[in-house]
Amino acid sequence: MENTKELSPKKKAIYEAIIELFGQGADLSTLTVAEITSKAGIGKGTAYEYFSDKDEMIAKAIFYHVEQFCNGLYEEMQKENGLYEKMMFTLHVVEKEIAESNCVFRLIHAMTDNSLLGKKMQMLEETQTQHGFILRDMVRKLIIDECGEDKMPSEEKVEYLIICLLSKMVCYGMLLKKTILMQDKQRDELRKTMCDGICKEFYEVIG
Amino acid sequence: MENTKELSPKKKAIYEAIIELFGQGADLSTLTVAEITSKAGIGKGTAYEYFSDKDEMIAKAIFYHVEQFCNGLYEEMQKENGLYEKMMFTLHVVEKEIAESNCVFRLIHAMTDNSLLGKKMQMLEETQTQHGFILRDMVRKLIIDECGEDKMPSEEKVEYLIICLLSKMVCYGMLLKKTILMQDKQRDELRKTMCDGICKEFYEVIG
Amino acid sequence: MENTKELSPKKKAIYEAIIELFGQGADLSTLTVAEITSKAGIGKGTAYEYFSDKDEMIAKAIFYHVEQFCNGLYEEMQKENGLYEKMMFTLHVVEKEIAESNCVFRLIHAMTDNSLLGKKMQMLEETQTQHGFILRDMVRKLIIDECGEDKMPSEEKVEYLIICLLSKMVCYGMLLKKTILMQDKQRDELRKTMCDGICKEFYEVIG
Amino acid sequence: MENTKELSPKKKAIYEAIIELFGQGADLSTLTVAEITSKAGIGKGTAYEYFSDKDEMIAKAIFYHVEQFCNGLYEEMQKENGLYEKMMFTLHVVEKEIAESNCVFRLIHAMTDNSLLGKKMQMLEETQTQHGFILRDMVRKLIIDECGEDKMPSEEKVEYLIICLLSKMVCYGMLLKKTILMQDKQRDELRKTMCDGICKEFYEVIG
DNA sequence: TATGAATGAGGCTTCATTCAT
DNA sequence: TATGAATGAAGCCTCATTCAT
Repeated sequence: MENTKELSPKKKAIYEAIIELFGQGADLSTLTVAEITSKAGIGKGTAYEYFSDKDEMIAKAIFYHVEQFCNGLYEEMQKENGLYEKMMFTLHVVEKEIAESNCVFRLIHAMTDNSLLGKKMQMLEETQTQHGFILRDMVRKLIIDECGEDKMPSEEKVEYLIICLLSKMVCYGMLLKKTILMQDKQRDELRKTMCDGICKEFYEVIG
Repeated sequence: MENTKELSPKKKAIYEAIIELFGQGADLSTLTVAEITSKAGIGKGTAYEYFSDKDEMIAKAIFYHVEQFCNGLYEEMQKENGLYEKMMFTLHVVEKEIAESNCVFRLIHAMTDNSLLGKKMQMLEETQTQHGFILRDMVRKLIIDECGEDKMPSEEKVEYLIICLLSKMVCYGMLLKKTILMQDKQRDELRKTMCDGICKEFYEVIG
Repeated sequence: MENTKELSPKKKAIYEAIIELFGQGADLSTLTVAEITSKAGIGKGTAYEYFSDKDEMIAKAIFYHVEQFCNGLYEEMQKENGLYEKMMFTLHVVEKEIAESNCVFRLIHAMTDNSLLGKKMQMLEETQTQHGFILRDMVRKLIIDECGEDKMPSEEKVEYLIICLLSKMVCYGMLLKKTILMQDKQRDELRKTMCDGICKEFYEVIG
Repeated sequence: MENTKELSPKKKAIYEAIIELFGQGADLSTLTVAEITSKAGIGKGTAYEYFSDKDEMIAKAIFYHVEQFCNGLYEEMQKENGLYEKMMFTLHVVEKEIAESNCVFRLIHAMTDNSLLGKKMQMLEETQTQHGFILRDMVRKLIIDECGEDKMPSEEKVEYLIICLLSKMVCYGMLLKKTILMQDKQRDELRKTMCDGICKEFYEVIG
């Protein structure tokens, strides 16, 4: 993906417009170019100077946003010590997101989806070979950090762990949605349970 | 949802056409009425004798299919003894599905989605209150069967378990996708690992 | 037009359904066969046993209704003595109609229209040569009655009078619409003014 | 209504296309967008850049045309002296219109109609409060001109006169339709009779 | 480079009419 | 004779994309 620093202002405006609309609850598959460019404050034709079609705009915008989000999350996470604390922090972020706009959670969903977003995902899978699947990448770094570079488990185990951690986070999100009104105390309890579960699974796998 | 036995032939034709198209990789959000009715072998107008609009056709078709699938899976599962065997059987089915058309997996995704399918899901959530969310329902029954009615864990634990089991299945599906070409032996190994993990988690939670 | 006594029950049901729907404010040009037959309590196909198409149903229904209305009005009018009293009575009926559903007024409009109802009017003009324009016919009889058969004015004068009387009635209807809320006393005054005007014009023409 | 001078060329093309089609005998309620835009020489989608839907196109086109027609008629009429001459002139124009395309007469009908044109009329009635019902407005000006501003009759009388004059004109149009083939001499006679009748009524009312 | 007016393919939906029962 | 399920032509409208300015 292009370097953020070199991102042209028009491209950035388009990305941010899409993310904003998405955050406001818009369905990615019914988003229109008119909405996007209008929100971005540019002409409709201009968008086509930077992207070949609508799908590319949306897919790249998603990618850009997830990248931003993951980078930020990873950086913040570094301030925490140990997997447990890091996961606690992550779940806090997930929780806030869901409470606010459910946006990142829906993004994860969109990116996990291998068929609904059609062409958009094809493009993502293409770029994936270049840069890695940004979300998985972050989790992978998390795992490596925890193990230390000298004690790296086999690639298969890493792959398995990535999926397990991701599915646990999704799991937490789903539970939150189900019990959206539950009290702070209960939520604290649940968060701890989740992190315990995640850590237990992690240490069992890496032995 | 309507009784399957009383399903009119035209409705059934429409449901099956949608599922077939979906199975062939069609994107639910870009499916056209023309495609559906053509595949169903009926006139375009006929579809509107049975459904009020396109979204209703698709949502009910999905629901119908998941219902059919879950009923069938649950029934078959009863022939197996114990959670481990049942999960092994389930993972086999998941595996076959993914190898074939990825269809049920995508259905789970579609049904889990809380925003992309828009109105369709609103309708599903409405019926959910009447019949239970078919997929969760099946998992719930599975849990109850395993515990025995006299040893039922608290509702919170059941809720947590449902999510954990579902997330493990999704987890398995994702791993398979990543390693789609891996050999039978490895796949057998992975399946066992997953089932072990599921059972371990299960018994830890219900104590 | 067919003799009312020989009108088949199905035909009558269709006529009455259309008139009822029209009375409820339906737009004749957007009325559907489904609505009509449903209201008439018969099958959709049955309507096509009696009429060649939808337009024929509507045109004949209008014709039938106007015929009924005019016959009834003319009969009732005979109980009154002299043009002035007859016109007073007629305006009372017009007034009631407008207050209730505006239906007959709209029918007059529909029948006067030479282009909006398209084919329907072509059919009416066709029958017109056989039976006379039912509304004009009634006014013509009114004029003849008033003059006495021995003192009949020239055909041209009759023609002119017909139009003048009709235009005065329409005029009264329009005024009522404009002043829909005016008090009974004012309305009585207006009615008298109108009748005076009609009579004055009438006697001036026939000399 | 928008200022004629500022009317965009596309809007004007659409208005003129509709009026032309109407003049050719098309039924307003069955006019299609495809016909309109094709006649206007623009793309179908373009029409929707300027109007929110088909009904708006037609209603505004009618309004535009009546406005143009009334403005022109009133201006020409000013060259004539006195009510009688003005009415003679007007009837001449009406006559020509009916002989040519019957267009304005049908427009009057369409604008008088309070139910058939549905939404279109709602829009017209809305603008009516801003600009006055263009046709009535013209007649009103005619009346004021004739009385002189210092001798204005009561508003009620003006209202009554407007309706009377309009209904007489309609009356004349109807007579022409009935006797479309009558000779020039007869028509001249009738026109005079009508104008006499109109003037007599006028002076009786204003006293 | 930036624009947005113009386009037209294509989608959804309605409904008059037919025809097998 | 009566029916109403089935049909598909046809209409309205949207919106991704282009291109002249």
